[in-house]
Amino acid sequence: MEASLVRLPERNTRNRVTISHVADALGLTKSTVSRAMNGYSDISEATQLRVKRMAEKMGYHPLSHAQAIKTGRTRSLGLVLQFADHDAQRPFLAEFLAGVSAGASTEGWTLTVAATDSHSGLIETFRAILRDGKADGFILPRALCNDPRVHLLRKADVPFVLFGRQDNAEGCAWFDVLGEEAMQDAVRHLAGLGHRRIGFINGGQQYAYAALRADGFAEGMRLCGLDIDEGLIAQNAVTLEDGARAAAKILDHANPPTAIVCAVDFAALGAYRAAAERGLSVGRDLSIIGYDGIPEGAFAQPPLTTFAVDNRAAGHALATLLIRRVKGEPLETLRKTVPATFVKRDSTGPKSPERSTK
Amino acid sequence: MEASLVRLPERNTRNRVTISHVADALGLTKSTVSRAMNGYSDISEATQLRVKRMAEKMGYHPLSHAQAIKTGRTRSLGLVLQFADHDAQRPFLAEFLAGVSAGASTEGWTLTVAATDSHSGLIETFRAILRDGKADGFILPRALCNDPRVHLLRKADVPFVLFGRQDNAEGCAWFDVLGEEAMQDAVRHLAGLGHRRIGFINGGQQYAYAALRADGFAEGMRLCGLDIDEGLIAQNAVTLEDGARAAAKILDHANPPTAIVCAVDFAALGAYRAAAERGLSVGRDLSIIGYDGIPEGAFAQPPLTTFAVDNRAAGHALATLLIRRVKGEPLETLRKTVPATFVKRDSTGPKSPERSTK
DNA sequence: TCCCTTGCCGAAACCGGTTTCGGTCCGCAG
DNA sequence: CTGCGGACCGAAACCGGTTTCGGCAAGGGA
Repeated sequence: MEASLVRLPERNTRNRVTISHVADALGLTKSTVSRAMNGYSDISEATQLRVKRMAEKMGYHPLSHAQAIKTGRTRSLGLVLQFADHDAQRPFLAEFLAGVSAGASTEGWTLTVAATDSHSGLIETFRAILRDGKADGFILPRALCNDPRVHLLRKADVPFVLFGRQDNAEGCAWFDVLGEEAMQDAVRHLAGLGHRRIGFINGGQQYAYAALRADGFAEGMRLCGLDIDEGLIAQNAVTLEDGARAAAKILDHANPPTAIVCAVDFAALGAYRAAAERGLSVGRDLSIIGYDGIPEGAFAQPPLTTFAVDNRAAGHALATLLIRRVKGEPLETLRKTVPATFVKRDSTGPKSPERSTK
Repeated sequence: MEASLVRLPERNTRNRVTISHVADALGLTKSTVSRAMNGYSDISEATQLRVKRMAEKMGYHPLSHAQAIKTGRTRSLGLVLQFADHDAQRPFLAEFLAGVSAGASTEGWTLTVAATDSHSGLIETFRAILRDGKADGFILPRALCNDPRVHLLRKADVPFVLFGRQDNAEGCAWFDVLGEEAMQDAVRHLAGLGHRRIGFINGGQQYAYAALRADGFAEGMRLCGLDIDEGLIAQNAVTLEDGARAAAKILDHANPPTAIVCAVDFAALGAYRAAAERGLSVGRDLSIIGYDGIPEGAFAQPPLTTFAVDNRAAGHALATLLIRRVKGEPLETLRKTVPATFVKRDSTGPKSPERSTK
């Protein structure tokens, strides 16, 4: 009769209001109350109202895991974090989490998060959560080009939403910020300041956003009638160090640019360093423009002109989208994009005439 | 018969291995299998082994929410984050979360997190999670002096563990880093370098750690036979700006110190700024020592001498402790402390003779 | 030999919901 | 007046576990 450990006290009988209590109070049966609460049409409007009022009054909240045993759903969103990535994820995380959790809780849902280091553990983590029914769907941050998580969930027929887009949109709902539009506007902004030789430092190519932002940059150049010099383009810069290296390469070009567009703020800050090492004053000799809106950008010298992304809003939107997805709304209505917001600070300025004579 | 939305497909019948399957395969009943899995002593050793083997072989994993309906427990840890706080929480968060989630998942538990902005929403969030039975216990990061969360959970008789200690230890399990020991060692380190006038910038007084670290500093001064000048002590510095202000006050003292101990790294970096504004070279004219081990410290000029806290390990430990707490282990065995690790870098150096003549 | 433990397991109730299947009442056409 | 189809709700099964209670057989003491 004894378990190996101490016998645990019952916790569920803690004077909880159950569906039976509500039913008794109204002289109805559990089944009627259940269907009324769930809005079934075979319960009259009048009864539905009566039931919902009484439930409210008595403080009845259906136990999600009691429902889950039959429905298989527990009203919780899954979020699997990967920490093997570069540090860029850190400032991002807090805001994002706040948004997701806020979005979930306003709908009465909760968030279960898991983290993995290893790349292999990733899929295993998803499987474990699904096996235990701990999440009804997943939010996938940082969409990759050919995302293994998408393959897994698509095959398992589990709802998910991406932060970022996906070429093969089958089964994909998403929320994304229009990085391509931002890159295009960045070029326009610089061209408007008189810059004609403009470099581009892209982010990690494994990410879905990289190709988009590259396209945006190219489109901007085309619209402004500017030529793209492949020597002024770098890839895969996601950290400050990456950015410094990439900018160094670009600035050491025989015919260097007077401005650089960066797909990632950290890379932009790295470009600051490369500029300093070459005696270039950012904002005067060299204009730099970033993307992300990390707090460090505002404190940099000079403050970084950038396109800010509201990660909290993104998290909120993703939570809402996923909930609607789990509820069965059609995919087409669950794809949203918003523009980044341009933040003009002091790292971009008119092309300096001295350097142009070079 | 129709729900308001689209009828959702059943998900639970997805060829899941249930306890009945295992029972049938062994010619036993559900109840026997259940008790065998849970290690009840009224099931023979032999049968327990048979059952567990078969469960393993068939891939049987009990559904936590099916268990929960009777036991009230779902094998999940709760974590409620507050974002109204200062930004200092950010670098902390990712590592901590990784640790908690790793600790939970190695035990087969999961983590449900929620976030609140408002101070009032905090308690409400706890209540909602408890009401829905979404967590069996809570991890409380950043213990406050008279923590309202502790009051709530103590009264509700819900298990919890603190990151930080608590004066009234009733019902409290915790994990903490010995900040007082670090402060004491900081003074010793500086005294060993010849410093005799040492300032102290403390962190937020609402936090439980503040008093401890202040004590540690005082004890260190006493042990080294140094006098404490109240004019060289400041409180409530948790951000860089706070630290700059506090350090300014201390450095503008008629008889300024040659070294400052900071209870928080951010404050230490603020002290850098104040020092620079007064033409003092950190590490030569003024020694500064911090606590936390934030990444920014390593990149500061000069790199910051500090006491590093392993937040990932802390998260891991807290998860493990909470699980044991929920399982019913006695409180006394669930209080752990570890020392911070001293990281000697370049912001501390021997007392410069020039300044001492002043 | 008989009775009483003790060890071990089965039968059935139970947890808090959802869902299937009827059954009653009513209005209305035949 | 009868038959019939909705509208609306109750009865009972069910979901996947846990727990209570009791039964049976083996073993030990009197």
